[in-house]
Parts: sequence; structure tokens; C-alpha cells
Amino acid sequence: MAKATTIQDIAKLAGVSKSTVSRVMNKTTAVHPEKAAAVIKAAEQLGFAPNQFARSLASGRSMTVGVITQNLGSPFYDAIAQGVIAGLEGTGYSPIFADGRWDRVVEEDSIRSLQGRRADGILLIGGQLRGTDLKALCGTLPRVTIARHLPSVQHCCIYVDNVQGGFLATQHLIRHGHTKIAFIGGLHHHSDAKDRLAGYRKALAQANIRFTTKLVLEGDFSSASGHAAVHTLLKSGQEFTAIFAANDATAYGARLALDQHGRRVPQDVSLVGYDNQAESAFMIPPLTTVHQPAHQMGQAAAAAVLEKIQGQPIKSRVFIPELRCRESVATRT
Amino acid sequence: MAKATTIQDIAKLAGVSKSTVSRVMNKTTAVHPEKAAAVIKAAEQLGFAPNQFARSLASGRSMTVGVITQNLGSPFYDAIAQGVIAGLEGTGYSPIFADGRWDRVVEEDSIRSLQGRRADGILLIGGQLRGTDLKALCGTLPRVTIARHLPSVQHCCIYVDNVQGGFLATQHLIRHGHTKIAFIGGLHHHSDAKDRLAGYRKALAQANIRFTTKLVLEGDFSSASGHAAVHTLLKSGQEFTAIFAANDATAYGARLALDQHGRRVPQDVSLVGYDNQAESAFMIPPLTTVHQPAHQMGQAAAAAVLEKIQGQPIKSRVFIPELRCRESVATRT
DNA sequence: CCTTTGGCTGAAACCGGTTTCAAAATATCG
DNA sequence: CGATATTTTGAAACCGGTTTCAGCCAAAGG
Repeated sequence: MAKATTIQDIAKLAGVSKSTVSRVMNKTTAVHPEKAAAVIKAAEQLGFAPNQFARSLASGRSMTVGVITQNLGSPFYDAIAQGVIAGLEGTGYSPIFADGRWDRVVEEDSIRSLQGRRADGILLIGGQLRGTDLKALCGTLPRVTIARHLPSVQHCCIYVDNVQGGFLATQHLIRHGHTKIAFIGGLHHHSDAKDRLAGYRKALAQANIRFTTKLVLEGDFSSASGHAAVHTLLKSGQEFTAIFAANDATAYGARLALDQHGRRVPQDVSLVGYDNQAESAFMIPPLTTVHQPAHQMGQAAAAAVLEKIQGQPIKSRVFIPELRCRESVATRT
Repeated sequence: MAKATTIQDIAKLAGVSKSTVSRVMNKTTAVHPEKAAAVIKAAEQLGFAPNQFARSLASGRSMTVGVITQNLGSPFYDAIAQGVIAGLEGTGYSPIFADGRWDRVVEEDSIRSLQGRRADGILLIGGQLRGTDLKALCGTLPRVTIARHLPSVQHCCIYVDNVQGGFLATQHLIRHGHTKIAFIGGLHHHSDAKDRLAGYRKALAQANIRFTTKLVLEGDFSSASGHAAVHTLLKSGQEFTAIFAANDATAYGARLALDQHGRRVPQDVSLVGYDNQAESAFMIPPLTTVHQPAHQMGQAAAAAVLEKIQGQPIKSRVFIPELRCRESVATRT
């Protein structure tokens, strides 16, 4: 680069000291209008863009919030990230992303790297680290966790009630006369999957339907795992008239496997997903699923961390999932 | 924040000067092993994370590359971003994202903001700005454009041959006996869509099939637009036995509309998409589509911009799309 | 044994801003 | 009109690193 123009260059051109230039740029103190005009003119003339590093170094604030993602690929997490971006828009703060890859060690590195970049706050989308680790790592650095609930009181979490989501989906099927409902879960150490299963069991219990592990299949949130799970289920000979999949991707795989075995949806088997992914409305048939306000959560989290940076106390917030009824569920006759 | 530990604290604890600490951290000069060990121990003890701002300010390099995205939501662009992240992994450089939102003004702001953050290089995923604007804006700052081809020779572009992709898809349908092939395009000012249409026309011409605008429908890359386009097409009474959609999302919408009108895929209508989105393999039937090596492109671009930062000359690179044959295309009898 | 060479090391300058402080300029007031 | 209060302003310190430069010291050479 040729050589960026500095505050000093402007000072010289405008015939003032660099202190004055700084004051004009930040409007921290009134300066003589005439001089201010000269400074602004000089700045425009030279195409001045302040060096953020120098600025942050001197002021101690970076005007950035670190966002730790796990896998941008997932529609749900991606929507949250979009919400965060939207929530930061126009606040003067910029997001800076770091990938945690669902790995405790990588996540720790990412946080450290964000600290090196002197982020003013941290937003964790999902993640592996325990609350105490986080506390030790971040100290008093404002932080907010999204899409994950940590029991610690001091820790602010913006999350969805997955038990309720699982309950809603299962109850919907039960209300349509289904009693033999299979559940294709996610990774069993993943709390979202566990909570959705808990909701499933709760709905069953409430309707006095006996729970059996034979109808619970292991998955990993991928379409392939949904596909495989249905194969396994059909091979097992276990009867079922409906499937609740832990996410939409799993439901897609399940749907295909059902089709390949000649089971029609929803006439033979009803299907409910989770996430309300964009594609779900265009499945055949359009998929009934549980909607999570991912975008709003991201926005809320951005607002929360900003408040915390300003020293205001903030509290955790639970979002309630909603059922989106489409055509993949039929009444059992 | 309590007060971050600095290089000075370490120097005091280890009983050396801060110059020496800096040398140990960066391995720029050999230091006495004993002292080096003391420094390292002190650093660990204090949980030292170097202040990136001070470091960048002093060295003039920020060790970041700015990535301008347009909409992370899209699977294609998202895969590219993932590739960029992967390509930067372990190089010491971190990506810093800024959203251009397919808006010329926002994009310009984003570039300016990245310059303020003193990015060492810039990666543009898609975008609106013309080559000359970019040149004026970035000056000699190393930059690479991804998924977009700018005619300027000096500008390095990593892109896919969309004409070839459109050609492949259409040729595939022609080889299966189809002659009445509809094309559902994207936004008509979007070059990707235009190129795919050009490929479609090229394949038609090569097979001596007359091109008619009656079989070309306007879309916007969304499922809803694909859905609407098929409605329009069916209402128009125009005969067709196959559809080539400008992307997979559009194909999903088209597929649903066909189903709702009782047209079976592929028995009545064959369908080809574009992007090879993850969900496509699990559609009913699994969608034949054009695969773009998005991840590799991202990685290649990251490598390219790094080389350019190191002062090496780099050149543009075209990637070739590949057809992924699945079950949505049938032979016309 | 004295000089030369070369390896380590610390002091100090520097990167480009912000912020404190005191001086200068201007305004207010009795 | 002189004294005091108030507003502007520039000099200089500072943020936390990197890098230059000169000096110290030990090993090598004459």
C-alpha cells in the first residue's frame, strides 16, 4: 500500500495539531467551526480512514464483538449468525467470527484469539465449554450464550425451550391419533437432542402412551442418518405410524427412505421435523416442523451483549418454539 | 476486564527486557535458552495473549484477510466461506467477515471498514462493484474475487464456468430425448443466471433445437419463484417434458408445483437443478444437479490471496462444474 | 595477551491514534 | 478596566507491541 494517510497528515494540511483532528473526528470537544471545517475538508481530500488498531490500542475499546460459531453450514446456526449481524448493524460495533468446530480445544483457542483481538464482548453460538471453564477463560468480559442453556445464574443465555418443542411435535402427532411414534434423535451427548427427546417422552406420558426404546433411533442431525434410521426401523419390524425427527435434515433422509420402501407420507406414515429450514416448505409433501426464532435470538443476543458492555445487567431469555403445520401429518384412522 | 497482562509484566517476572520477550514470542532472533525458558514460563503463568492491536500497529501487518460476503444464507456462498476458513487455517491469518448484502453502497462501506482494520488482503465472494471501482477503492491492496469473473486482467478471479454448467445440464436432458426443455432462470441482471442461460442456449443450438423465450421463465433463485414459475408455465399451455432450474432451491419449488398439478418426476417431467445443495440428494426423487466445487474454490482463493500478500504474482482460475446424475431425469420415450 | 568477530541483550524510537494537562485565547462580570 | 471564569488548543504522555541500534560479553584469531 502506498502509505495510508494519518491523522498527522491531516493536521499538517489543515494547519492544526493532531489533537484537534482527533477531537473533530470523535466530536469529543467543541472546536472552532472554522478549524473543524478545515479538518473535515483535509480528511476528505486525503481519503482518510482512521487506523482501527491505533484507535483501539489507545482507547482500550475495540468496537467489536467476537462471535464463536460451531458450523456455519447448519441453517439453524446460520440464521442465528444472521440475526447477530442484523442486531449489530448500525451500532458501531462489528462482529468478528471465529470457528469453534464443536471442539472444546478449538473453542478455547478461538476465545483466546478473540481476547487477543480485544473484543469488547463475546457471543457464543452453541459450544462445548462448560460454564465454569468459560468463566475462568473470559473473566469479566461480557459474554452471552446463544442456543444453549448453562445452569449458572451469572451466565446470560438466549435459548429455545427444546423440551417444549419436542413436546409440541409429539403432541401434534398424538392428537392426530398416532400412538406408535418413532423418534430419530441427534447425537446423544448433544443437549438439544436430549431435550427434544425429553419433550417427546413428556407428551407420551401425558397421553398415557408407553415409552419404548425400540422406537428411539440414534441419529446425528444429518439426512444420511435419518435415512439409515428408517432402514433400521423397518428392518426391526417394529410397528409405527409416525416419525418425529430431531431436525429437518434428518426428516428429509427419513422421508426418502420411507419412499424407497413404498411407504407414503402422510397416508402411511406421518412425519414431523424440527428447525423449519427453508427447504421444508417445499418438500413433498411440505413438512410439518417446529419453528425456532433463530434470527430473533441472534438479534436479542446482540442487543444483550451490547447492554452488558455498557454495564447494564442483563438476564437470560427463553424463546418458545412454534409448530408449523403443513401436510406431512395425517389423521390416523 | 481486570487488566490484561502485557509483555512488560512478563519481562518483569522473567527478569529480562520487553525486547527479549518480543524476540522469544516471535522467534526473530536467538536468545539464551535459559532466558527463553523463563519467558515462556512467565507467559504461561500469566496467561498471556498478545494484544493484536499493538502488534499490528507496530508491525504494519494485521494478519487478517477481509472477506466480503453477500448472504451467508445461501448454501453455495456458505460453502465458499467455509472453504476460505479452511484455507486460512493454520496460516496465522484470520478471516474477518463483512456483509455486502448485494448492495453496491454497503459493499463499498464494507471494504472501507476492512481497510480501517488494515486487512492485509481482501476476498470478495460475489459482489456488485465493477472492476474499476474496486481498483480505485483498494489500490494495491491484494484482492481476489470468488465466484465472479471480472474481465480486467490484473484482477484475480476464482470462478466457475457457468456457461459450461448450463450446457452440461441441458445436454444431459437432450441426451435423454428431451427437446422441449424449460429454463427457470435467476435474476436477469445476475451474471451467473445469464451464463447458465447461455449454456442452455448453446446446448440447444448444438442439438439443432429451436430456442424459444416461451420456455424461459424468470426466477430469483428462491424456491417460491420456482414454484410460481411452474404455475405460470403450466397455465401458459406451453408443452414441455423437462425443466432446468438455475439453482436447486428453484428446483425444489418447481418440483412441488409439478406434484401439486399431478405431474410426476421424472416420469412426466424430468428436472435438473444447479448447486448440488446437501438436501438435493434426499429429495424425492433425488435431484440430478450441477455440482460446483465451492469449498475448493474458497480454499484456492484463500491460498491465492496469501500468495499475493507475499508478493507473488497470481492468476485467475476457472473451475469446471460437474453433473451429478441422480434420479430426477428419465429418458423420453 | 590483545584485537576481531559475532551472538545476545536492553534502551529507545516508532506505529497512529486518544487523552490528560496546562497554557493561551476569549468571554463574563463586578 | 482588571480579574476571573470559560472555552480552545497544542504538547506530551500513553496504549502494547516491534524493530533499530549500540553496547556488552565471550569465543576465535594473530
